[in-house]
Amino acid sequence: MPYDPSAFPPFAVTVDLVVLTVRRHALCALAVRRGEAPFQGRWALPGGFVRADEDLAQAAARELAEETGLRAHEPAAPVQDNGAHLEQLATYGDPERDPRMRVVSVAHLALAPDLPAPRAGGDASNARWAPVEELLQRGGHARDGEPVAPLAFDHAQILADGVERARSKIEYSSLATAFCPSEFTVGELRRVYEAVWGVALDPRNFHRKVTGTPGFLVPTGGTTTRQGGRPAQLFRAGGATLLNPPMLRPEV
Amino acid sequence: MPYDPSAFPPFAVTVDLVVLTVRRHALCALAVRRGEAPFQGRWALPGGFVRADEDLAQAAARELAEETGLRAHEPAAPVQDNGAHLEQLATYGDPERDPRMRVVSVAHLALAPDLPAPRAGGDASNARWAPVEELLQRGGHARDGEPVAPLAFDHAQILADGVERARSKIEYSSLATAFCPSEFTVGELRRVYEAVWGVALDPRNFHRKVTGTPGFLVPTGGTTTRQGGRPAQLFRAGGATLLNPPMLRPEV
DNA sequence: GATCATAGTCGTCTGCCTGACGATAAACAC
DNA sequence: GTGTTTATCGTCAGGCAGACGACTATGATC
Repeated sequence: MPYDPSAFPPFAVTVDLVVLTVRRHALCALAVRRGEAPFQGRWALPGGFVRADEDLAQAAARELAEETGLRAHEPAAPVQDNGAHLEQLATYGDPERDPRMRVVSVAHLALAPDLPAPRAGGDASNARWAPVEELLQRGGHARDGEPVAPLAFDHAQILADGVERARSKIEYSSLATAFCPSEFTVGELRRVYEAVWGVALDPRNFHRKVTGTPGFLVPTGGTTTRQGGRPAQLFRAGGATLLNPPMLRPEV
Repeated sequence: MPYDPSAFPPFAVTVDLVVLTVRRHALCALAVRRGEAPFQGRWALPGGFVRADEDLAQAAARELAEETGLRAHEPAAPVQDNGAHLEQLATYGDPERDPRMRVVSVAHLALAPDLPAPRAGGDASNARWAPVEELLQRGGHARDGEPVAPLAFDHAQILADGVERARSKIEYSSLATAFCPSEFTVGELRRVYEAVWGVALDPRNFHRKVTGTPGFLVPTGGTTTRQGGRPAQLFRAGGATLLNPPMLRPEV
């Protein structure tokens, strides 16, 4: 296989973002409305071209900041401030995935706490948080009756892969805290798991598990009643990133 | 963020392969010797450009066949014949990773049973199976005393990521059978785990675990004494792809 | 052929973890 | 105060893994 550096087919390389958050007990993803063909007017994942002098992670962090204002954390750093967790998801390169040209998209997964409001270059009407189940159903209607077209390009597949990554990764890591504000209660963390997995968990067993795992949660000393009921202890994410043994999803 | 389809920086897109196998109780990776600059004469992972009309998985499968003669399995299909498991690993796109031009490499991970002999376009002297620990040590010397240079480009990082993926994935999936021939014994499967993880496992507990997991192993009825000792039952990989509960690596 | 080394297979026991669920505690709404 | 909500602590039984004993069936060696 002789090698000729000048004889390679040129590709466009983009990053697409699966930005997930938990709003009102539902796992939601950030979607932006496309302003041009192809798929004009349809919803898509945010993303854009990788610049000539930019690393893939840098490009993803830049796009994330442009779309949400969020800063990205360093990959291995614990979740501390209001930044988002950002990691590479997978790369999609079907020759037909973009009708205009050959585009390879390096999808990234971002997990963020509930945010005030999305912004897409300042235009809020062209960006929204939508429940992932609504974005993933093929056609059909949202809860408010508005008809929903499938996501543009292969973004439904990318979103599905990102959701599955998030669902599986909170099993064996402390990543679920990325969905929470810097201080949170055990109940709030449990509701994150319930929203991401779409199941109900036993509050008592969940409490035992997360408080019994060394390094997972660090009590701040404060309490809150923002969820109603008896005051709950506030915690911060601890240094542990891996949960061993993992917290397995209920079978079904 | 105005969009101009003609104004994107061109990238070269390649696939690089982390091909792993188990030889003589050691986890080994396929390495090829570079014939040209940069890194001329150094060992590298096999790989090549993605063609203009080719999917990423197709390109990886083609490179795998060119380098080893192996056919790749469909992602979700159980391991049956002597083909290899192939899956996307991660994508590497640092602007400086190739001094000649901007190259984004979509690395893939392949797991194969022990093979007769490597071939690199027919030239066996430029391809070899090397223990991953030898390829990953920075400089230093192989066991035969020959000095070893680090892998070319960022291939040490890619290899390390691929090894870690394999190590973690055999915990919760039946992927370890991809390292075995179509029929194998429990002891042979155990030696795969031991080589990949670099630990010793209790034969009795391992036997109980793998034979007790429904769908993991299917007895063929035959026996073999190719490992010496008492004849062992032969098994084939069952339909189950996920191990639940997983088989966790020993802590140490 | 007896003995030994090797590898495979079946059991036992103990401790840890989880799921199911009872009970109590501390806030707020009325 | 009563009821409602949420948090937190306990109890108990079953499942599973680690440690390890015992037995089996081969080939190798004397």
